[in-house]
Amino acid sequence: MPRAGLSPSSVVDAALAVIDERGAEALTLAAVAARTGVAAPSLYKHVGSLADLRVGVGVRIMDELTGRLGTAALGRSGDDAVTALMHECRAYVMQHPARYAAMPVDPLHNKELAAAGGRLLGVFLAVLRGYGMTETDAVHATRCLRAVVHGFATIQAAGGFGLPEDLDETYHRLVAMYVASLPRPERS
Amino acid sequence: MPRAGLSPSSVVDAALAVIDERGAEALTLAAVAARTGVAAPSLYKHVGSLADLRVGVGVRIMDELTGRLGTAALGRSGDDAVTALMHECRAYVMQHPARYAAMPVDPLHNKELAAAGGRLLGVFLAVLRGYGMTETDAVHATRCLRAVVHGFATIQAAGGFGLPEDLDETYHRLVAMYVASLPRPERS
DNA sequence: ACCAAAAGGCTAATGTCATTAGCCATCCCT
DNA sequence: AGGGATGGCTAATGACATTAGCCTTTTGGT
Repeated sequence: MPRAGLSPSSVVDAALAVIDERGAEALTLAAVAARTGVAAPSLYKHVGSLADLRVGVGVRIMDELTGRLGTAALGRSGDDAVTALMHECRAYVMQHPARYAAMPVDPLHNKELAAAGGRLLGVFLAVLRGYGMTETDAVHATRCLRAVVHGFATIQAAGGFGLPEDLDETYHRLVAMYVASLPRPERS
Repeated sequence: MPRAGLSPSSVVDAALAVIDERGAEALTLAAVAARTGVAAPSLYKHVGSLADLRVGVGVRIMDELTGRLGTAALGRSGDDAVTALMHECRAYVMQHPARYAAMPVDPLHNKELAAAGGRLLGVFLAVLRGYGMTETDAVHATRCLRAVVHGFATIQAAGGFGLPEDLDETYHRLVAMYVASLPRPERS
């Protein structure tokens, strides 16, 4: 009975692989167990439950996205930064559609997910801060941004749009619409 | 062994009741069977499978929404009509959050769902037609509208926003942002 | 090096669910 | 009355999550 060398983190790795290969709904302890070469109950030594694993996966995905967004926004500000963030979001979704679909929509119901969501939100808030909005306006602007990006991403990740050829154009218009709704950024 | 008087439609009714009471994830043949006072396998006399039932539920929900939107848009045109549609969408989601969550995001993968989706889309297209856009522009505008409404609705239905008190305000801003992105409607 | 305990695997068992097969009662039409 | 369609039922199967209890490997302290 040699050890498989698993850890909570490597189980999440395997879960992500399952999601990437077979879709978000295919995430099952049995599938992860098969992929890690272990019996299903053994996974309970590393994760509390399937729901738990989903949380871990969600955190991992959100943090991955947060990292990419941070990089994308580096050295930019104002409309430029907002545009970069929105396009990076879409790039992520196109690259990992199943991961995006696996992201929980209700991160607030779990402490770890809420924390990861907060980190993600932080990137957006940091960029919007440059517009010199009031706190209230920034909250509304962030929510709108989230709705726009999430709506488009969800529909696209699920293959909910028909003609896929000019989706880029649609997204550009969506980004332009959002950017146009922001106040002109403060000039230094 | 008295008859229960079920029909495909009444099974969908029961499914909607389950969804309303216990959430979209709680839709299970066992739950529907319990609610209709019938053994689970008996449901197969009326629906082909759980996936089938989900399709029926999705169609019902989309058509219900389509009906409400049609009514909301009656006698209106241009920005007024778009605003009314968007607010009616949100009103529906607030009234039946679980139903909205039960709506499939990928209606294209099924003929019946695609048809219902087409009917829903028709209402939006009809309203946008008044703006005298090219066909291409109308497609982009519809997609953007869908992304905006769906994004907000999804997040709200899942309880994904924090402070719920000024969500109305956020949505108003979102609607205003969208309306502002449309060309000025043609005057008669 | 030793040894106890912690850690990580395993098999067996349970419960929930969808789904299929095969049986029987009820209903409707003639 | 009677025969087929219709709609229920029970029993069985198979996927899955989860729990319990066992056994081996690893590891930390001496």
